[in-house]
Amino acid sequence: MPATKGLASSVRMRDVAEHAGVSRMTVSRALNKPDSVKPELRQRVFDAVEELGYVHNHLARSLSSSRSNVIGLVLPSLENSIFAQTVKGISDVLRPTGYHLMLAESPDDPEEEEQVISAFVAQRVGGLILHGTEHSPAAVRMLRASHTPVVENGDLPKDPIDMVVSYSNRAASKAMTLHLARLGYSKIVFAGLASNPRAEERQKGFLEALQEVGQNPDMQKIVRVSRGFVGGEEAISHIAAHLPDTDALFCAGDVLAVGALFDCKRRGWAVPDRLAIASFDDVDLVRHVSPTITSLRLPRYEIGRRSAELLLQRINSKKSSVKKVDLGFEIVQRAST
Amino acid sequence: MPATKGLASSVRMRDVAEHAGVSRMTVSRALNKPDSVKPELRQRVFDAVEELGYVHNHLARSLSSSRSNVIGLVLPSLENSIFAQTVKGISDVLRPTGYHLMLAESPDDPEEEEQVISAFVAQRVGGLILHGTEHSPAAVRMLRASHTPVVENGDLPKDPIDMVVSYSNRAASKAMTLHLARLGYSKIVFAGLASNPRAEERQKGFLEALQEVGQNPDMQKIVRVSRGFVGGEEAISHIAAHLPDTDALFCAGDVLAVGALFDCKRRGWAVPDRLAIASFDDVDLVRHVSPTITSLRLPRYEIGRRSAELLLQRINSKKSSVKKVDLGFEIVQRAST
DNA sequence: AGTCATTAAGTTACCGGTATCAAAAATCGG
DNA sequence: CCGATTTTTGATACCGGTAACTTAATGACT
Repeated sequence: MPATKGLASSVRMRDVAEHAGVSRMTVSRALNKPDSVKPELRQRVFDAVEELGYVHNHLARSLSSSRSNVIGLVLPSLENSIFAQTVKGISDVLRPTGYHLMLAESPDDPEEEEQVISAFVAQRVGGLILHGTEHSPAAVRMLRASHTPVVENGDLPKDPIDMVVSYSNRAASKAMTLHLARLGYSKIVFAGLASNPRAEERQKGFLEALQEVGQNPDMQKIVRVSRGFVGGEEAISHIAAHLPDTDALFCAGDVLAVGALFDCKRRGWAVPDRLAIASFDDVDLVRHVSPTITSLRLPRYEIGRRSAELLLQRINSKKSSVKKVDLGFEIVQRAST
Repeated sequence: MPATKGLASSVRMRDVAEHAGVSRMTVSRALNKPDSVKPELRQRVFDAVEELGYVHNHLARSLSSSRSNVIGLVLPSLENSIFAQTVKGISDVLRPTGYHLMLAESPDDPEEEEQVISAFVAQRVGGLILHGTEHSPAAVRMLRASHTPVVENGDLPKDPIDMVVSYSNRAASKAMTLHLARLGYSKIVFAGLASNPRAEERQKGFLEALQEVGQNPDMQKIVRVSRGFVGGEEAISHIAAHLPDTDALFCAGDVLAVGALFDCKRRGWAVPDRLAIASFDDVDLVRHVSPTITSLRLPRYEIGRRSAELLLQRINSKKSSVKKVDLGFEIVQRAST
């Protein structure tokens, strides 16, 4: 049972009001719409606030006004710093508006995500940004029923809850695979994490590309690996053991690709001559290893910006303007392919 | 002006009460202390909740009960995934208790931090975990006045706001420097970020260690570098240009160390023969590069756990039990030294 | 069966703000 | 200088819950 007894109590608005010799309402106005209060009183209120160390109670404010100044963000994990840019994009938009961003972590599991979403809805946040695009029916029902503006981020889902700002995992994956094919690689293997809806889309894109270049979309060419650098090592081990004639490895994640590269070095495999390596997500690291790794640059920062902008727009005017924004991606060709 | 008109409205507790044919109070009890309501009514309430899609309003709950079920966490940045473990530690403790973690990002700047803290206090969070240990006087005053339980994390400050769970940056830095000296390195250079209170402590520890081994604590041996891999390159460039007889580089950050290692490779400098490299913060990456990098393992996960535990303990009983926990550190000797 | 203790449900007031409307003060035109 | 209009301030109710207390129901025991 959560409980904070005698919460941050102390100074209330009525204390400020008494201290300044005005009514509570005047204090409220001085704080929220300063222009509607005469300069003299306004100053008296500010002085009293300062003197008493009053901090506005957003709880009460939100409750009575049915407004919130909090935007919630649900991310699958903080281990991966790829979300840092998205967070920055959101923050940059929110900061000048007086809204605050609150972040919660939730693994890629609809049940767990539902808990987190429920907590945010319980806080009556003004809007929600979800990285995941797969949600429990209860969560969707809850969000719809509460009319909470929502932006989904991780992919372009077929059936969005509300708004979407993203790139297409499938299209990006397909494009990279075609890029590899165009470079002349013909025995491409795809390595990805299991149990991640985004990873599955990437898989599909890979298979589609194979088909498009006239190859058999063979599931044998897909390796499921663990998270982290070891995942890359697993991919290389698998290739060495079962698919020795592979000439290119496409990793559905930057850390995987770097792990694979390190393992190639240990084995003395030349990259890209023995094996080319391409990665998903153009993080700093892939530009600093040697050889530098060909990668997909995703508009992480821009996704954050647009998500926040759409949310605010939607909050401030019921107009359900844009609903779906595809920000695309970009292939960055480097030394590893 | 932040504003969410017609917030997540819809179903209120009174609607549930009517639907179930009981009083609001019974609904409240059924939800919060199920045992105090007879099974039959309880079931009726649950059914009504389900049917109507009711989501508890934490705003109202917190307001009227003066309790919050939210713990706030302020981190300087999400770019660095070192905080992921701390977040996990906190979450693991909080999850079974019904508390929720809300995270906010704030650069290492007391003024900006104050804004964030103020927002959390305005939400009347039940407790706060701060990574920074340097705060604006106004922020400290606010936190003290509001009686918000606070845990500081990033270092062991001389004058804590409330509670502290951390390791000592200075002691860790000193220990690593002494370790390098013991290994026989005598021309050690320290590379760190500027404008970061933790980095400064690490610097002090470095200088103290030099003095202890009878060397002149020379500021020349300290290089200030940029964030990211490039910082490591800057350090190496500086050494090459100005301190060519350096035999060991101690980087106050793992990314710096890896950046330095990469640059050594480009230059054909053997590590550790030409230059030894040691890092602060034992992240995954330093175990996967070659050679593996000697590092300081910090109890990031444990810091999260203990912080959350202390906070809960403090929240549940005014007893101001433990105030300061030093969780120490560990030197992991690897191939780079 | 009657009295008292215990448990379950309901009533009322209030948490700390804001919306709304009414009252008071200031502004203004003739 | 007065009445009408506009601006500023105040009074009151209410946002959606819970605490504290009261009343009704259940049970225990002499």
